[in-house]
Amino acid sequence: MMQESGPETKSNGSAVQNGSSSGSHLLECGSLREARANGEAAVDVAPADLAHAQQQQALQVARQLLLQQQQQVSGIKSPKRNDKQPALQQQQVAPQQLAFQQQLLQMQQLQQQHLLSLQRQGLLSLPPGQPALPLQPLSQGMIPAELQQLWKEVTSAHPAEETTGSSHGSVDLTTATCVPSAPAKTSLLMNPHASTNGQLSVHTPKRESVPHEEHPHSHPLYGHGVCKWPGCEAVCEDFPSFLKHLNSEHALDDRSTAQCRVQMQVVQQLELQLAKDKERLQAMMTHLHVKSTEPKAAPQPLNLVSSVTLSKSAPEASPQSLPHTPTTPTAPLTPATQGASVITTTSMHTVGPIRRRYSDKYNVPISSADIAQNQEFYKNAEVRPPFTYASLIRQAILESPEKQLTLNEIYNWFTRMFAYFRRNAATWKNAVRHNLSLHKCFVRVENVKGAVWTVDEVEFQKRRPQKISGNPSLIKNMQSSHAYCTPLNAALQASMAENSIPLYTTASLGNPALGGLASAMREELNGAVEHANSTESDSSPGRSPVQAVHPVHVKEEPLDPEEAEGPLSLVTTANHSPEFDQDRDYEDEAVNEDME
DNA sequence: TTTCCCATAAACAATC
DNA sequence: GGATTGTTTATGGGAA
Repeated sequence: MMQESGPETKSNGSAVQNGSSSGSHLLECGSLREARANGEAAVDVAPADLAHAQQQQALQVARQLLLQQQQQVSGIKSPKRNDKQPALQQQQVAPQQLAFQQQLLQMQQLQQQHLLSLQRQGLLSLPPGQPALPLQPLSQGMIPAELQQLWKEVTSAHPAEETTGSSHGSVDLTTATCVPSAPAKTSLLMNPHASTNGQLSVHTPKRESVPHEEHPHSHPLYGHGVCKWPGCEAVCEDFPSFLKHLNSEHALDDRSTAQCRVQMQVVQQLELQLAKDKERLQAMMTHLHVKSTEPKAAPQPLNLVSSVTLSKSAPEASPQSLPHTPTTPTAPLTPATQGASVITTTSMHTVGPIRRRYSDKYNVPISSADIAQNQEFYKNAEVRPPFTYASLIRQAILESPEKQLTLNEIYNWFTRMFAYFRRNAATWKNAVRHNLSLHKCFVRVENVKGAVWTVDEVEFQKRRPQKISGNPSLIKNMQSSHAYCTPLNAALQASMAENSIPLYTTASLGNPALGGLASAMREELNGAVEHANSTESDSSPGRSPVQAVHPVHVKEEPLDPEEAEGPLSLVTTANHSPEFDQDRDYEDEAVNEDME
């Protein structure tokens, strides 16, 4: 995790710098937010601001829709209306009614746009392959073909107004929106319901009744005992009641027609936004993929996945197949934005031993957030977690009630928490043992039942600051990692929450163990940053907070070759501290048997 | 190019 | 004797 976060953070850092000369992350976020609000396709968007940017963008779209609507009523639409004016007059559609309809439309639009903004935010973090949960009900309730059919029916019900034919009505529907007609048509074509309904729909009564009879519980306008008609939400005890309500309250009248029109706009807007987001996602994936395939491939989640997929038969066969550096910043996003592809690819292919480089210096902060937020993801997806073995082992031990685990229990934790470690047991188990022995932060304690492993937090906390102090560049990395980690997590949580997607962080609220893990990792992160800051401000390595707290660094092993190197051996040793060494072993044999 | 760090592999010994 | 556990060393590779 920590290691992967390094590249990610790094990547983000460069992106920020590209986007803003100020170098301030906050400023960057602000500029990005503005960019998004202006409808610009900001590639280097700080994840933390995605939600807000989306909201603002949605609001702006809503304003545009309102404006458009007004123009339609007064201007754009007027020509058509003027053409039909006599007919309208014949129908005795009073101006007051038109005004009322306008107001109704505006209200509906506001309402729908508000929903749209919420929906769109949710779409951002949803994998392309997975249906947008929040959007699903909405899309189900907005079947363009049905609406068009309804419109036809409405228009046909008013022959006087429909002198231009039903097609005119259709055109009016599509052109009435602020978006080009093309998207509307596209949306109709893309919508599976549209084609289906288009084939079925001939008469309104049938269209309404047939679905009910065939799928009494799947009517797009009825769900959870509530009428899903936009803006209605009337409670209907049962389906017959709903039908009654539908026929009585949502009959073919001007109001329903206007609502249908609004709904059409909403659908079009959603599809338009979806198309944009898809394009953006594609660009992101392309960008990441290209990056990963480069000689110095920066570890990316996608790359990691692809490598996992390809690496089994020929590990390290090619740079593409071997993303040595899993990305961290994107890692948290992976489950949300790319989870589908990742999970799919990983689940469809066997995972083989992969050599990856995990920069602990980078990954410490990220790993904390990652391990917490992507818990479910790593449980199910055979994606190698971007955490070092040391971090994982420590986490496993800290999660245990007694803060101590046997080796076998650590094994079980690995396999339980990470699908990736359900394979190649020999390899990663060897790495676990190697790390336990190598890192001083892992203390073996003889127990009645045998030997258990505990975590020496002092040692664990010790190494990072020293490590950072030893390398000033790491300080920046740590800080940048932390800076990006926070907004990223916030954005993820926001988007995930809106999509009702259980995040590990949210789940941790009710899960002490998970919460403890997250908090422990964050604590680690905070500590690292603190040390980094203090070290940065204080050039004296010997005065680092850690050392101040633990003046006697000369650990339990004065004869340790690493520590016997001289006055600077402390720093050097810490930098090389085995505590961070993490090995991963992979065995071709099935690991599932080893699980619990 | 050097150095640091990590992952991986493997040998070996002790213990179960 | 085999499996597990624990320690240690060597090697390769990425990144700064």
